[in-house]
Amino acid sequence: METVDDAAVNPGGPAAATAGDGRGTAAPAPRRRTRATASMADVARLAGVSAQTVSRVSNGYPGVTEETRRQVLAAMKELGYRPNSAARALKRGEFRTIGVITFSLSTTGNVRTLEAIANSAAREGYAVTLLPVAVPTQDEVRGAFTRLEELAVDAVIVIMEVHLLDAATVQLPPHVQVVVVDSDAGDRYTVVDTDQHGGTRAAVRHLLDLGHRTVWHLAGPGDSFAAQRRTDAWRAALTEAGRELPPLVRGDWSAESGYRAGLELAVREDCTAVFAANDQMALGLLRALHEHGRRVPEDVSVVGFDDIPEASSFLPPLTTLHQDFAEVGRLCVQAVLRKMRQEGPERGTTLVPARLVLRESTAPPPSGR
Amino acid sequence: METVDDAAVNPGGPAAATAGDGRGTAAPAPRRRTRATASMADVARLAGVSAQTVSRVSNGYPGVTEETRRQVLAAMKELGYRPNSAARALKRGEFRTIGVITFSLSTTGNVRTLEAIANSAAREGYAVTLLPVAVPTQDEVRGAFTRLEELAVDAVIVIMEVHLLDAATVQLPPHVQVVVVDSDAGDRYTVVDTDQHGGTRAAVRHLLDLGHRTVWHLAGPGDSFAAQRRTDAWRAALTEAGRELPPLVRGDWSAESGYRAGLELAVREDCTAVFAANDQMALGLLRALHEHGRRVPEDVSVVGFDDIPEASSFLPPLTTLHQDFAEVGRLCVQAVLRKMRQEGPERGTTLVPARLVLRESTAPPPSGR
DNA sequence: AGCTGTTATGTTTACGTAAACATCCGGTGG
DNA sequence: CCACCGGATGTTTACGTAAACATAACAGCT
Repeated sequence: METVDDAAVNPGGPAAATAGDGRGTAAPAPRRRTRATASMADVARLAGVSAQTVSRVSNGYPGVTEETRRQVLAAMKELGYRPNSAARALKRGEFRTIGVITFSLSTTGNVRTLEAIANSAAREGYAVTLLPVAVPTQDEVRGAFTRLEELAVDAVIVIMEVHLLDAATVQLPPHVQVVVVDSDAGDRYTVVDTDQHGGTRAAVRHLLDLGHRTVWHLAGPGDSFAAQRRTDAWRAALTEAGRELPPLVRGDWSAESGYRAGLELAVREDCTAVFAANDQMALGLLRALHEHGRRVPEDVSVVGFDDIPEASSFLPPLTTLHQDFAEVGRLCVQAVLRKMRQEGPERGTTLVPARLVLRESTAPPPSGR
Repeated sequence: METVDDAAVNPGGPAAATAGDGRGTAAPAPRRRTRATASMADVARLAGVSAQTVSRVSNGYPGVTEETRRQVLAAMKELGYRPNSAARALKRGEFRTIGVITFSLSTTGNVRTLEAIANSAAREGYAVTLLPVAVPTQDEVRGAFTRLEELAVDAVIVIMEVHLLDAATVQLPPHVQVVVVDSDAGDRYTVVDTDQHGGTRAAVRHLLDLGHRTVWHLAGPGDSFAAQRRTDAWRAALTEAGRELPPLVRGDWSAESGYRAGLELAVREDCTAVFAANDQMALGLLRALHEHGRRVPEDVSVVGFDDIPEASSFLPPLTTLHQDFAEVGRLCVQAVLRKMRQEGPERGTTLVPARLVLRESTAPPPSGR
């Protein structure tokens, strides 16, 4: 068992580690440790070739005999050589790293998108660096010159409305490509997002088709563009269908806020259908309705947005709009890579459709109301 | 509006670029385009000092006149200078970056921990790179030498049981410090974790104190050490109290699995108290119990683990163990930095207590049973 | 044989930074 | 008045890599 672990942590073999470790202090000659890593020069020396040839092998370039390649690979293995990515980045002028900026990881959507981005990026040979934004006490010293924007990234994906980004006093380095999620800034940036509009329309249509006279809306916070877009689309869909526009009820994405909003809605007898801007708020709404004895879906129908994994376990299982975060993340990476290679357009919006998942939280209104 | 955005994207302002441009092209030598970013040499030239002095200012080193410093800072600003982190990393031999390895971001705990790590790291001047593990199709070419382990990180925090890490064939570079979450490998690694044992004991005690004869356990997947530890602690607490040990019911962390397990438990009349290994499974359990007409907490008491934000909006609001993920993340970063500075011990486990949050899902058993 | 083109390999150089060392300066104490 | 000190600044060098250029070896052709 421990052999496996040793191997994972120190592929170079246990011998080296032990020697340098505790016993090292006992040794008389304190030559300042074995060099941490072997360089190309070391490999070249051992293999009897030039450093450049090692470089070629390392990068899989052509023009190396199979024979030579084998020798170099053997030398690499023996020395436990691994390329120094700092030197590589310096030479190539790129880091092979994408930065992801987001305010918090507290919303499902952000997290799922981030995960998809990380996976897609890895597949393309890129790493992902997380850039937490607006740490309040950044006046830590570290020299009077603390701009944390010496980011080791080639491109940035922003998972937040760009206006928030501006407000967060984040200074993006020039010449860094940007792709944005959750924004309408398609005229200024490259934007990838879920089709909030289409999804919302599907939700509203579904409820109206069931016979509901109109649909109430439990909106997300005003500073989220996704929330704003869903609200707009809800309004448009109702208006288009010639239905009455109920007053807007607003939450902050949290289940708790959904509960508070739900307390208001629960007492309105004329409220038979609610479209919640996300599943968490729908959860809180369900609780409020339940506490007030309004049954879902018999008395009130509820539709959410996101299709979080838990949605199918709500009481009752929630009808909601499934967002394909994986696809959004994938497209973000593709777009940003394309921009880096100057292949793609500078701006424009790509939308990923949302899919309505029917579960048990919707039904026709009571007595055909 | 666009001024704001311009500023964010190109903090140097347009003037600098124009100036550097015009003069450059006016010179007879047609050097290929203006360099994307200004280097120390450029700043030094403009400020009329040596590059070394720029370096000193940039790093906040002493030995620079206030006068000179001002000049250098002005030149930096004019050129929109920002340090090249690749060069810096190469020179210093460190990246100021911590890698975080985790299987997926689908569990609340991992995500919250990651977020805390990112914030703590940022506060210490470190960036966080996400390392997705075991991308199946990594046989993409990129040379025969595709080891993705040329990681640009100084240290690694592993959010998974180390055995899984081994299985994932991740080869950590030597000389990279490691801190592990969710493991019992304190004898081989530095481990930081929530006090699963103490938390579980508190949950079981709470239920027994309410008068329940014994406590059932809805366990997490066997390959999670956190799950395993909670199960062990549950067993220990019951044994210690001299109570009967009900059969174990197992889920996979998901609400859906909690629901399935709940279907079994719901039909057992003798089951009056359940300790679920996480809140999501508790949610599914609540649904199953509800569907079978077993009221919570009147007929069955339920305790969860994690205290996800939604827990207070469950039906009924869930009594659960609050995990201080922020603290876990903070301690991880501290530990890993200490190890890098060779200040801390090589191994050992640090536990962060969990706190029982009482809500409405627990009550004495029906008819004092 | 002599030339040309191709392939394999080596040499030089530069990427931007910061440690180590060198220099310059004004001031202080003998 | 000079030797010396210490603070401010400049110069040299190396970090590890890979592009650009240089060379060598050899095959194919006239």
